[in-house]
Amino acid sequence: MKFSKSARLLKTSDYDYVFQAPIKIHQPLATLYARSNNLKHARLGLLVSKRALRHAVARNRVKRLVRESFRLHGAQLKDYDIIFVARAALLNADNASITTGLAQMWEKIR
RNA sequence: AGAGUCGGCCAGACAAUCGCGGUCUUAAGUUUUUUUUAAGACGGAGGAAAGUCCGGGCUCCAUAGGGUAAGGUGCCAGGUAACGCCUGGGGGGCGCGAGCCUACGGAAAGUGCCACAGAAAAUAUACCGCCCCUCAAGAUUUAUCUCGCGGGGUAAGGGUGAAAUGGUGCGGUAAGAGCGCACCGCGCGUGAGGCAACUCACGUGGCAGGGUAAACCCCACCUGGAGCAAGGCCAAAUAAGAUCGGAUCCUGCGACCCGUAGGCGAUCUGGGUAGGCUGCUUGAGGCAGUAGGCGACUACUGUCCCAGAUGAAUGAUUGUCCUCGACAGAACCCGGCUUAACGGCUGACUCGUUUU
RNA sequence: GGCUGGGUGGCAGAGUGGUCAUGCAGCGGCCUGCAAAGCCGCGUACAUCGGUUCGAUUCCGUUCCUAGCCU
Repeated sequence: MKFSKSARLLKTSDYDYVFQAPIKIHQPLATLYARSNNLKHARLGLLVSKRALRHAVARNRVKRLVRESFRLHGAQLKDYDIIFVARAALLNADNASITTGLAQMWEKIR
């Protein structure tokens, strides 16, 4: 599947919409907030703060991995808006464990 | 072969598949523009992109003016758009050496400070001492010694301290002292070399009179303020009230004054909006050659276009190879500095051992 | 992204070129039948690395951490 701009949360109002009544999923690596939208596909928003991961290289790595995983699994996620909030444990996790952790989280949302 | 010094370059490689953002072309959709989708081509993070410590461009404030204040720089010359940077030279320090380090103006313009210890910490002074003289006492070898009061000389020695008023030696003296002499250091003058910092030589003075200027300060030079969240354009939204001043006033002007421009605004409380476009990458640009210069660098010619995102693009998986991959991610743009860091390649040079 | 400020014991918080107050907390003792209060005593600090200075928490640079402002 493609991952163009229509599959991302772009505006502050989009984020506010999700945070008003979210489904929360907690894991050591990250927290997911999800809420059903009225579109026919899922959308992804990223929230990777400097407080969680200090170095820009680490933040970019996490964002790339999440986007890639969402691209591969997004078709199964129906019409949810999902916000990914990073946590500090991601710093020491390798790529494979992050990918498998994300797959489990997508599974929970469905 | 070993030990070391200085500089330059690189920043895992290749392949396949699936993706991300940019530019261009073509096609589809749209009344048109914008925009969306699809295909193809081209290119897509760094040597530090980092810290924001300096300097500049750019934008707005007036075209960026004058003075004071404040801040910065500080051996000399050059380079540069500019610099607190770089290059070359000088002084000082370190190293056998190649080489490295260096906030390195002024303390006889003035003010301040120098704890404790010490006699004294800056107009000098004299604690223990040393020496001379007067007086008195004692001893005896009767002109010497010892001790004490008083007057004077001295800064050699001791002791304190981070620091004590040139150093060493000889002469000299009652004891001493730049008191005299030699050498060294220092100041001044003249001459020579050098653009200069400075160096050298000669003469002369008899010692200037502690340290601290990353204490105030003096001297020379430099600096107007704010920062792309600057600034410009389009669109949307809301509710007003109070105070002050209205030409000896207010604002631009955010250290102050002058000067200048404009003139109905200024401040506070409350309420509302905060979406898009632009600025946005052709530049003090890269590469090559020639010429000038010890060098930093500059000039000319030719050639190339090399990220431009905006919830923010470089990734994932698999395979092969090796030395098994560090530090780390552009956000207006450049020039430096500083800090982080696994290694590899290469050039020039130094030391020292052996062999020829 | 840009611009400002601050780091002093376990906590709060003064200070300034000459070895850093004070309060709370902690520990020990006195007092008490036991505690509380009170009294006496003790220990523990100038973020880091360099430089200037005889001497630095203070002055000057570097780094690290932390807070705030501009949308």
